[in-house]
Amino acid sequence: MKRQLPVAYRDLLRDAIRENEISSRSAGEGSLKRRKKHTKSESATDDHYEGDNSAPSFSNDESNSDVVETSPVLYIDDKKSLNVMFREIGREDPTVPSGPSVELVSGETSEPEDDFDDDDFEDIDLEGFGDSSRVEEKSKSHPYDFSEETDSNELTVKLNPRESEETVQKRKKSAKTTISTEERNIRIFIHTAYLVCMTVHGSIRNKWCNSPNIQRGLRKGLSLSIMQEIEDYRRPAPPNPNRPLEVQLKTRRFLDILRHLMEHWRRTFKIIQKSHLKKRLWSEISTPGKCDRVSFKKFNKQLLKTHRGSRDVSAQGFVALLRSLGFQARLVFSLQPPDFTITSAIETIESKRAKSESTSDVAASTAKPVKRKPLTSAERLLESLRTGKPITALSNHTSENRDLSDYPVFWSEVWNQHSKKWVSLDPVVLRTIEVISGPTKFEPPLSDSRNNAFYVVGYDGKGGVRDITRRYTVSFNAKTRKKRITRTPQGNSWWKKVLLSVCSSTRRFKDSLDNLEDEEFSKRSAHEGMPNNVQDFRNHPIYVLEEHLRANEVLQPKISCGTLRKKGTNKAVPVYRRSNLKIVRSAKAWYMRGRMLKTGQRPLVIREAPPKKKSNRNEDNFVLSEEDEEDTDLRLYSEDQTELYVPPPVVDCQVPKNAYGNIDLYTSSMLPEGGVYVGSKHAMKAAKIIGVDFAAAVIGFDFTGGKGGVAKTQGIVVAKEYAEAVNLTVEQLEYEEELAKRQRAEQLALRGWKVFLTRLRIMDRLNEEHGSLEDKEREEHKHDSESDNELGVFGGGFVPESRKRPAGYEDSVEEDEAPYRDDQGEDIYGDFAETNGGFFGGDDGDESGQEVGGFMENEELQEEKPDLSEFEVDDGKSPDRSDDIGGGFSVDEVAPAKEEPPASTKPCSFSYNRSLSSSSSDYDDVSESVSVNREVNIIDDPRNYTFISDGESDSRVPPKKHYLSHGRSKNSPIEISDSSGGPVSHDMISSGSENEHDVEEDAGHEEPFSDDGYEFEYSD
DNA sequence: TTGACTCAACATCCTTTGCTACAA
DNA sequence: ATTGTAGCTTTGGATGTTGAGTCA
Repeated sequence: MKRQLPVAYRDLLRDAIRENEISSRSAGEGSLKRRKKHTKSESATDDHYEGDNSAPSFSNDESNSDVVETSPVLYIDDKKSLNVMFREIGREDPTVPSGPSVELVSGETSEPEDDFDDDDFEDIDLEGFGDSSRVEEKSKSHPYDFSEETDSNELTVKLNPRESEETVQKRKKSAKTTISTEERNIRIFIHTAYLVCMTVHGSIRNKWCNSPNIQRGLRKGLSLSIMQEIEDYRRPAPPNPNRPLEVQLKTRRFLDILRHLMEHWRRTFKIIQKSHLKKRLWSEISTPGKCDRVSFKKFNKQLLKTHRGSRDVSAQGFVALLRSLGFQARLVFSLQPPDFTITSAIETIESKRAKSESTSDVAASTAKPVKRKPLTSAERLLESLRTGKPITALSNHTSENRDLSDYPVFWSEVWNQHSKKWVSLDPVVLRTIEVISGPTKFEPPLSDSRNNAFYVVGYDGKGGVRDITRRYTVSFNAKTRKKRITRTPQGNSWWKKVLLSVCSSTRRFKDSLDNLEDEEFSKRSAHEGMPNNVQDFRNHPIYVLEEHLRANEVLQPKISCGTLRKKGTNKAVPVYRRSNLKIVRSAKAWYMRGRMLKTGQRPLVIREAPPKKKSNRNEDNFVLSEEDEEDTDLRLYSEDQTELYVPPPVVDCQVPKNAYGNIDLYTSSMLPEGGVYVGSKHAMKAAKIIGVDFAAAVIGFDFTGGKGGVAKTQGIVVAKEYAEAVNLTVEQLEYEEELAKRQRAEQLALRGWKVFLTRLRIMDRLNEEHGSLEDKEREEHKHDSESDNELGVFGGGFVPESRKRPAGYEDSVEEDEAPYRDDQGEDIYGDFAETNGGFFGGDDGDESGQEVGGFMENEELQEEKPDLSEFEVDDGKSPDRSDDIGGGFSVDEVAPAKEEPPASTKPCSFSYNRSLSSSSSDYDDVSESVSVNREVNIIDDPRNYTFISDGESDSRVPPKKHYLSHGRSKNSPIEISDSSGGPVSHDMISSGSENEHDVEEDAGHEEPFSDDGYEFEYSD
């Protein structure tokens, strides 16, 4: 059964996929095609995104197409790489159904609940609980939900019914607290999908901000005084010997302009209380968000005509305004993906905590703009005096958008060329200008459940995209880093690639501003200092505590760089630099990494070795135990105590081998001098054929066997001198294999045709002998166009007309005296006329027995027809592939026919056995067979092939040897039998009996074939 | 109120060189 | 009698991570 995508994620995924479809429509078909391919090629992990019944219909609704029409050119140059990125995120990453390469949803993608109560906290509360209840409802109605006994929405599947009640209780308890690995992976996937979507979303909005039309319109709205101020500022100052003062002066004027612009913006652009982007809890992912989709047209209208919009649009418009005045302005976007580090299963706890935290923690935090309790008028007055903000604005602010009054998601940065610093501006939410050096107003507290500065991305006017989170976080190393996907190396490189692929082609490389910014960031990192609690030292990139050392880590030199005073205990703990941390391994472990101990090294750590689990391989190991005891210590060394392993070179074309006759090749550096690695699977065979010395390369160990490790070999090492010869031989072997593969495919195709033709002929014959039947049948088929089509499919291109006789067919039929008699001369098909006719009328073990009669009635049978395309992609791993499909001819030589064939041809009869016992367990083992004595001419082909010619068509069949080699497998019913008393295969026997059985019990019988027959043939 | 600590439950890492039966 | 290979089975103990609960 396919795993289902939990209800909670379907909506987001659907959105992502829909976006992708939109993108593919607007940006060409490439990604659609890729998606298909991807889906097909992905492993089982992909399944839960493709749940059959859960698969929503991703039809493009009208509103979307509207967006598409007005959407601007995309920034993404390399959408393919995004697809790849998703896979590269790491093995824990569930593969992605499609690269969400484009995001066109506006930022306003949150819930429809706009009119909340006055109390902020209740709002969140209601939202959380309301949503979770909705999730419950959904999950209960879900067809694959097993959690009926439990009242929460987790999925519980009892695997072992014999489990004791206690364990079940324990399981339940634990299942309630943490999510499964699968769900964790899904969360990571959604997190990354969100990042991609939102990064692209930001780049689209950034591009919109560059629109000359919008910029012109916004500039027009500026007052004359501001324009004059800017002009003054721009006017080149007279040369001043006191330069530092000039910088300060310019900076002051620059900031003044910014302040005035902000005031202007606040006056002119009204924030309508539409929802804006915010972080969503996992329980809310399923909430069908009522999206206020903003097209470019709408964006244009909001900024230039109505001057009303969400605060996100407002911030974007402000960036456009700054750019219109020639400032280097960045659109800053703080992405709000759901937190993938949350692994708690019960979201209500989280939301509860979030609620409580937002009351207390936020208020206690250093950052100022917080959700507050309603202030009294006196307090408000005091507040306004303190902050210098007018009372009206404040009261407006708090009363109107209490829900929104936390932290911005979009804001702007302007480059101050005098002080060489970025100035952060938010005229919308925070209404602040800040040159950030320490803690910042822009960073929400970590406990904020709706907004976190985990991914802050800056989009500049030239299309450059940079991660500037470092500027807006105080404890990046200690806290923020751990919340980002970049906490792992794979995640880090993935995120870099995402950003790079969103960059415009001109901004792929760093410019001088970027370098200055990097310097600023590294300084800020250095100023962050040590964490003040134990938890933050965990996985800290700079500092480490001794108690957090892993088993194979050691501090050397052990010099502390400070102390941590643990809270509560008042104990000072030494803190070390992570750069002093060394990884230690045993000599063997180093060897596995291609390194050898330097001489005279003493172990950094001596540890008691773990008890050998398989020391009792033999009873007589008892003797060795003393030795073992001596050797219980595990000596561990650091990397700088080792050197690169130099294997013994190849001498006289003899490859050095280890005790097992192999050569260890765990790394490429372990290849001996004078040796060449040939990795082909045919390499060993090739070396044997040409008789040169070689050693199989051991590249690792396989532990799946359950008996410790088993060496995994792949390829060989040969002397340099023989490499070319071996490679040539390998090429030849590969060619031969390819050839054989093709031949097999061809052979199967021909078999299919043979059967088809035979059936046609038999049908025609029967129709001729029992004309009434034909009419009846045709009438049936008239109403059954489907089976006609299938006939065509099976025939490899025959249109239904093929039921008519092919040209020249009649003649050949008339030549045959008694073609449908078996060796005993019994007319085995005689009864078919009365039982509606046809060989394959039985329902192939499906036991429905309804479709008795007719040649092509059986649908299952036709599904199992040899499919030529399948052989195109045959990986060659299964040389007995044909046996999986089943079927083959038994070519019986018979007495010469009336007419003497040409010298090189031999007339024979052939018998066809077909087995449907495919490896697929979906079908019961099914066998069918036809024994047809039919005169054909076997022409010996000079290329060692045999042509079977029967008048109308020639079929090329490989020589008997070939058949026999394929008949090896148990499952293969193919065997050669001479009619002159040669061995008769089981299949022949069984096929005969089956046919008799058919004849006797065919009409409407539920079991057209005897079970005994199957067992006889296929029982293992 | 926060953070240190413990416990429980998983998840993940590290392990590091067949055996037997059967067909050709 | 010899040789080649398909099929077997899917470790398991130590270490690491996380959340819940308790306490100072």
